[in-house]
Order: sequence, then structure tokens, then C-alpha cells
Amino acid sequence: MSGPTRSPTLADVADAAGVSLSTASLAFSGNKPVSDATRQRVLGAAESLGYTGPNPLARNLRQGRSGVVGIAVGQLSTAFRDPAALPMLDAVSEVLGAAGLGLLLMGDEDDHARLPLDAVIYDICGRETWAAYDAFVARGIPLVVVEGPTWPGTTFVDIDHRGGSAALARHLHDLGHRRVAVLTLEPSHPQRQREAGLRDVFPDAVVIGACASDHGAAQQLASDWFDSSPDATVLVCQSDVQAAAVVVEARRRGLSVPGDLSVAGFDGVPTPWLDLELTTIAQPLGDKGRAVARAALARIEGDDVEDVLLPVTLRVGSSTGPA
Amino acid sequence: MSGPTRSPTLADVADAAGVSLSTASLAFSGNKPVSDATRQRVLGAAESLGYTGPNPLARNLRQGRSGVVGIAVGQLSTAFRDPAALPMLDAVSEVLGAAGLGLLLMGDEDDHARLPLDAVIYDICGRETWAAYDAFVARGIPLVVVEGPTWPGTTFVDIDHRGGSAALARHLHDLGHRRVAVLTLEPSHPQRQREAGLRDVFPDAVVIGACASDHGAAQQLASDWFDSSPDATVLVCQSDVQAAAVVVEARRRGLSVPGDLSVAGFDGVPTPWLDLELTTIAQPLGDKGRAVARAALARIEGDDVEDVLLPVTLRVGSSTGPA
DNA sequence: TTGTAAGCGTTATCAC
DNA sequence: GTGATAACGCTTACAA
Repeated sequence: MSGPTRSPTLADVADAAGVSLSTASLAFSGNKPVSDATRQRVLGAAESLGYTGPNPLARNLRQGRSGVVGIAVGQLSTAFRDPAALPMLDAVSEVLGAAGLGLLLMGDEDDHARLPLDAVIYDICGRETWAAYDAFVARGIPLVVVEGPTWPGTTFVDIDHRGGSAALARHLHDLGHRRVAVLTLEPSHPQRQREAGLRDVFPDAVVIGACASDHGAAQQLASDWFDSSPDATVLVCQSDVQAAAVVVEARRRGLSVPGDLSVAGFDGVPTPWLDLELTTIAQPLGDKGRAVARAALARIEGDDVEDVLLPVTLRVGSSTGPA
Repeated sequence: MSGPTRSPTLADVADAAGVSLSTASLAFSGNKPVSDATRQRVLGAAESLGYTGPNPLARNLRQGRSGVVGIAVGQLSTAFRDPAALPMLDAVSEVLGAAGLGLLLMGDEDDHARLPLDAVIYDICGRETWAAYDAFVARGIPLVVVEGPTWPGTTFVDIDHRGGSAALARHLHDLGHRRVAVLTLEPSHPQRQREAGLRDVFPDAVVIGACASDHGAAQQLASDWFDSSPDATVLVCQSDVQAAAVVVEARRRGLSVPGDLSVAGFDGVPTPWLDLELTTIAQPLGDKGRAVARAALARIEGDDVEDVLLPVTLRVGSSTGPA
């Protein structure tokens, strides 16, 4: 019965098993063949010593890797409020997890300089978040940016915001719409691209306001807009959450969608509380996440990686109709 | 001009600055006083060598800490689909971030054995997630469990599910309700406690089904229930997401809430797409997150930590009325 | 298949 | 206030 002693190390296990340190290491890692007999002896010794496997910290230093990838998402609460964020996060986590890597959430406020990160993913985040950017580049940490403006030395994964928006605009034009209003996102790379796509078809589209992809904010903007007796026949939103909020507000005022007003969104997420299907641009959220994760993995391996541009799909629902 | 050389270490910086390794270390960490002059010399040398600060991996090994806390949340996509999850995650992240620690998302599927974690938080997750539990205990990693069944050697943070549900039940009883139906969560610690609280007042409450806190699933269950011509005057749900779905379905069928049916929820999250305020049990999500994070920090420091039980508040809205 | 030895880049202890 | 030196616990050439 000894006192509270330090936890056993691989060296202790090796001693107990009567083998060398390197052999014990191999018994655990399997990086080189070890005879069955000795492996059993090592594992047995580990078991009886209460050794739970190689210390990750030591391994990390030795291998120069932490096995952790950071993901910057701006403010957590707002970042995940939009359901479009989740399938992508899920896919990222799945691919990284399968490769044995963990995913670390990075808030805007935090100081990440001391965190052991093998790569960092920037997911649709605003200017503030870019602050730490240069520091990571200086540390030589691979960066993967989702839906951000291009930047040298970084891998980019994006969707065809502009093409998708233009396709939607053509659909609306075909339906006879000519007076188009837009509810945009706050200034960002996606916002600019999506607006540009819309203007490819409707150069005179009127922006009625900008807000986050948040139900409350969008409904308020819609309410103000309805109060102004607008003459547009369609309101194009830059997210489904916004579009759903507009539909709710229209209904609240006794307006019919799409009878009195057509409404369109962006993303292609479920809105089960609406009894109509939004017309929207569906983006491949899972594919996007997988592309991001794969890019991060490749960059960690030191491989060169091509930027990725994913296609989107116009999904015509029942929230748009003839002008 | 040399070829692609290894990145500079603290030893290189010390040499360049003409000081010892230990002094250079202190210049960065500030753990002991260093004269201003030498500090400047060290930082200058670092600057010109392109040294970006002490290698986190090395520091981690030396200090026996990774600066990373894991949080197990089951399936990511489902875990964050309920808006109640976010304010808590936000609070956890904020407190840990302020202490310089990162938060790592742990999916159910992944193998976390090789991740360098200083502590692990278990957030309302099912049995499956508990699989890795014993491994962490064996590794001596502090565990903090949110809304889970107690388990030796672990710190618990919970809310008063039972008391809250009982308070709601009394409110309903006061309104004259006697025939009570329940839409529960899938079997879990919170589910059992909340149901127990309800039965403290209504022992004969009828469970009409169980599902995740997901709009689509709850609406489907509600739909089936309405089809069965129920005679209950109130439907108590175990989350606001469920309750909102029930309200939507009731409306869709031309039923008035609370005229034809009273509906109650749990959590106290905003449901802006409803034009009524849910009667619900509001839980202090931010407080819960902060308590969890503080417990994790204390456990990492080796301190003893008391379990935490947070109070909840009955918030009477317009979704409940006289029987 | 197994053993020897050299680091990985820090921080902490101790003396000066 | 500064400097030498010993860990931290492991992986991986290289040798046997």
C-alpha cells in the first residue's frame, strides 16, 4: 500500500512486462509487428498497473500534432440558431471524427493562441473573427475558409451563391414578377454574391433591410416593410429562416402567400411549422461540411488542396406564384 | 537564404537574444520577473526569427494539461436542433474561453481515447454516449454531467425538473383541468423527473407518446393524437419545441388554443413564429452553462466541487386557460 | 522481432 | 534577475 503515487507510464509497463520501452510502445500503437506473446505480456502488465494507454500529451509533442481542429463560427448562440448551420457541422465532425480528430469550437472573444490546433476552419463569420487569422497563418496552421472572401495561402470552400440567386430570379421573372424586394443578410461575402445574382436579372431590386438569419429580426423588418404599403410582388430573402418569418408576418396581417406576395428563401432547410413549402435555393450542406473536413485533413497532411465550389439547386415550392 | 528549415524554437530565440533558455521562457510567460531590457531583447529576437510563441504541444506535455475540455452532446445535429441547447453551450464556452480553455465537441461515434482532454462534460445524452464514460474515469479525467443520473466520482449539474413540472401541474389544476395528456421526451433522466412532477398532481395523466424535442416528430404525434378524438383538456409537453408543434397542429385543425385545448411546454425558449406565449417552465440556461463550466474548471484544478441543482420558474403564458 | 538512444520544445527547480 | 539542468512521456530511426 503506497500513498497517492503518480500514474504509471509506458516505462513502468515495459519494466513490469520485462520488455523494452520501444517494444511496449509498439504493442500499443501497432506501428510495427510485435509477437503475440509479448503483446499479451505488455497489455497484461498495463492492465494490472492500471495503465490506460499512452499519454496523448506526450504523443502529441513527439508527433507534432494535437489531433484537434478548430472551427471559428462567430458567436455560438447566433451561429447555430440557423438550422442551416447544423448539417454542415455534423458532416465536418463526422469526417474529422472518423480520422480520429476532434473539433474545437472557437468563439469570437477567446484567445486561441495557446490552443494546440492542427488546422482551423473559418465558417461564415464576420470581420471580427478574422482578427486571429494572421496569427494562425504566422504559426503555419492550415486554414480552411467556408463562404469567405479569398485570401492567399488558404483553402476555400464555397457554394454558388450568385448562380443560385440568379436561377431563382429567372424563375420569378418567368412568373411575371417585375417589382422585386430583397431582405438581405448583414454585409458578408454570401450577402454580396447572392444580391449580385439577383441583380443579374433584376438590376432594380430594392433592398428593404438587412438582418441576421434570425426569425425575430426578420419578422420585425417584414412588419415595418408591410407598414410602408410596398408595391413589390415578391420578397426575396437570403435565408429560409428569414423567408419563414416573412410568411408568418404576412399571414398575421391576413395577406396570402403567394396570392398577395411571393416569398423566396435560401438554404433549403425544413420549416415544418409552415404549412407551405418555401421556394428556395437548396445548398448541399452535408457535402459542404465533408469538403471542408477533407480539405482540413489534406492540409494537415501537407497536401496541396484545390478550392471547392459547390453547386446549388433551385427548389420551387408553394411560396411563389404568378405576379 | 537557407532552404525550408524547421521553425524556430525558444532555444533559437534565446541564442539570438544572447540569454539563457530559461530567461527566454520567462520573458514569454511572465511567471517570474524579467528586466525590461532583456524582455525587449528576447521579444525582438523572436520577432526577427519569426518565432510565434511557445509551442503549445510542448507546454502541454510539460504542464500535464491540454487546455481543452470535451463536451459530449450525442448526435450533433439533433443536440443543437433544440434552441434550448444553445444558450447553455454559449455560457459554457464563454466561461471556459475566459479561462483560456477550448471546448471540443464529442460526437457519439467518435473514439475519444486519443484526444488530450482536461475534463469532459456530458450534456443530456443518452445511454450510447455513456460508453466512453468508464474510460475517462479510468484515465482520471474529471467528469461533469448535466441532467444525467448520478454516478460516483462525478460532478452533477441539474435543474429542478420535478419541482417545476409539479408547479405547472398545480397551475393547471387551479385552472380546473383534470384530464391531462402528456407528450414526453424519449426515456432519460429529465423525462422521468418531469413526468414524476406532473404525476405528483395528476397521477392519472396519460402519456400519448414520446419523441425528441423536434418539431416534425412532435407535430406528427400530435396529429395522430387529435385523430383519436382525445378527451383531455390540456396537453403537457416536455419541451417548448414540442409544445409549439402541438399548437401549430391544433391550429391547422381549426382548434383554438387555449380555448379547445391548453398546451404547456418546458424550457422557456422564444417561439417567435407563434402568435402566443407558451405557458412553460423556464430554466436558467445561462446559469446552467456557467455552473457546468465552473465545475469543470474547479475539477481540473483538483478542487472538490459540490453538485448543483438549479431552480426553475413557472412562466404563465397564453397557451393555457380554464378547462 | 526486440533493444538502445535520441530527441520533441517547453517549464520548473535550484543555484548563483 | 539570470543561468544551468533536469524532467514531461512518448515515438522512431537505427542497431542487433
